Amino acid sequence: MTPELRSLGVREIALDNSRADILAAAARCFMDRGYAQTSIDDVARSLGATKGRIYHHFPSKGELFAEVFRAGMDMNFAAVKPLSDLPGPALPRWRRMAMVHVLQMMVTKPFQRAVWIGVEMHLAGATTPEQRTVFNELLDYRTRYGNLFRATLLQGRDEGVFRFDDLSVTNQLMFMSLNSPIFWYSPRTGETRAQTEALAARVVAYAQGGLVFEGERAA
Amino acid sequence: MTPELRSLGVREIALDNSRADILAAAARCFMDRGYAQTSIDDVARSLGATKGRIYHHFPSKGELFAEVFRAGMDMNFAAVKPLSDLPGPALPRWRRMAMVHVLQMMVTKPFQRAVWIGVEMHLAGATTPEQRTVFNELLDYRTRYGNLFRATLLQGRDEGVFRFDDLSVTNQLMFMSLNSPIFWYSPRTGETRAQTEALAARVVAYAQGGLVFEGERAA
DNA sequence: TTGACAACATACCCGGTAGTATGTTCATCA
DNA sequence: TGATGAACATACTACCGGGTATGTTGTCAA
Repeated sequence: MTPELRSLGVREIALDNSRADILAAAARCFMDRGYAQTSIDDVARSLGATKGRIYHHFPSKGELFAEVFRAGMDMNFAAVKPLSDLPGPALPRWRRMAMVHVLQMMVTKPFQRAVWIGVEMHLAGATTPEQRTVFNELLDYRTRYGNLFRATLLQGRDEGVFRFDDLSVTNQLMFMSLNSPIFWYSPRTGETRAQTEALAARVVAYAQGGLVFEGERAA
Repeated sequence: MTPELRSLGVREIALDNSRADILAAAARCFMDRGYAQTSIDDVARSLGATKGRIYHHFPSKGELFAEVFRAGMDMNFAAVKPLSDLPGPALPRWRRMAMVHVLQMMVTKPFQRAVWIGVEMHLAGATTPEQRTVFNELLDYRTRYGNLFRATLLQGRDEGVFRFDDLSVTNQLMFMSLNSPIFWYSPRTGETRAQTEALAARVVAYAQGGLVFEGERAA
């Protein structure tokens, strides 16, 4: 039996748990204070640990952030990709995709905020050209995710359920609506799953309204 | 004639121009790199100057940012407040307010991005309690601006042209749509005023669609 | 003409932070 | 059972950036 195929021992599981804990703590710090304002010591302190632990698992602050970004996008892809592959008319598929996406924004908010911060940082501090390459890869990842929705939007326009002229602008507007919970949503104490979903449904309904509205009639 | 009532001499005008130039340059830097990542030297360098010039006009980095924030909000208030005071049915007034607001987001984008960054920074670095006071005042300013729209939203619901249950959530969704150009809009080379307004109209139409949509029917 | 001050530039200090180098502990395995 | 290395903690360095202290130059007023 090769080492690669052997099942994970307690050692490996503990390692993965430690990594995952660091990622979650880092996501929360990045959400609270932004990238530049967050120090490695901040992340370590929020874990009751020190720098040594962080740098044992991640080579640099930039790489730690990149991993948080990837984790967030991985979760989005895992949730939405299966739905986007389904056949059938555009509108019900779009509604399911949008609903799952919004719920992701709410439930994994720290990671999604980190993704947002990453997109906003396009031309920021990445001094090293290799860091630049990593960053472009992350943005590509994000673009590919966006394309899942673009295809359904186009199909919906063909089917007459969506009305828009400029796909890029519409895509921006739609994502801005669907992503907005990462800025204003905060779970109520003792919030039930049904309440969370009701709120998400409101967001989806708003975005759908923007997509189907005839628009531009004079007031 | 008291000195206060005397008209401005060249000296005073030059002073104001210098301040305005610094504010514009700072807004652009804050937009490009965020607050923490922007150094005073960055702002100075973009003006072909040095720190001395900045600190001659502004006591600190935080105060410089606060002034950029205020300038952005001042422009918004000047543009929208007169419209919000007009009588009559909600929908046409909302459309005019929204249109002017969106155009503000596009034309004064660096300042509006700074306002956004400021809102996002609520619990960040403001160590001094007095800095805290300044910050709360800025957020109040922003809230008062938001209230201009809330009133019209409520009137519109009463008149049956808008449909929503939760005012806060709807307000967040609406502003997220109307503000979104600060993230994706960039003027085309040689863009005419008509083209700019056409784009703004698309944004307004999307937001209006979200406000009038019945929503929540099963797919 | 001169002195006073505004409007900067230059030179410097210092705290915070990314990254490193070096312990220390504990589990695992030969 | 002792050696080895993973998983950290501790101690340290280097640098960047906010803020200050001190020049320097041009303008205006008396």
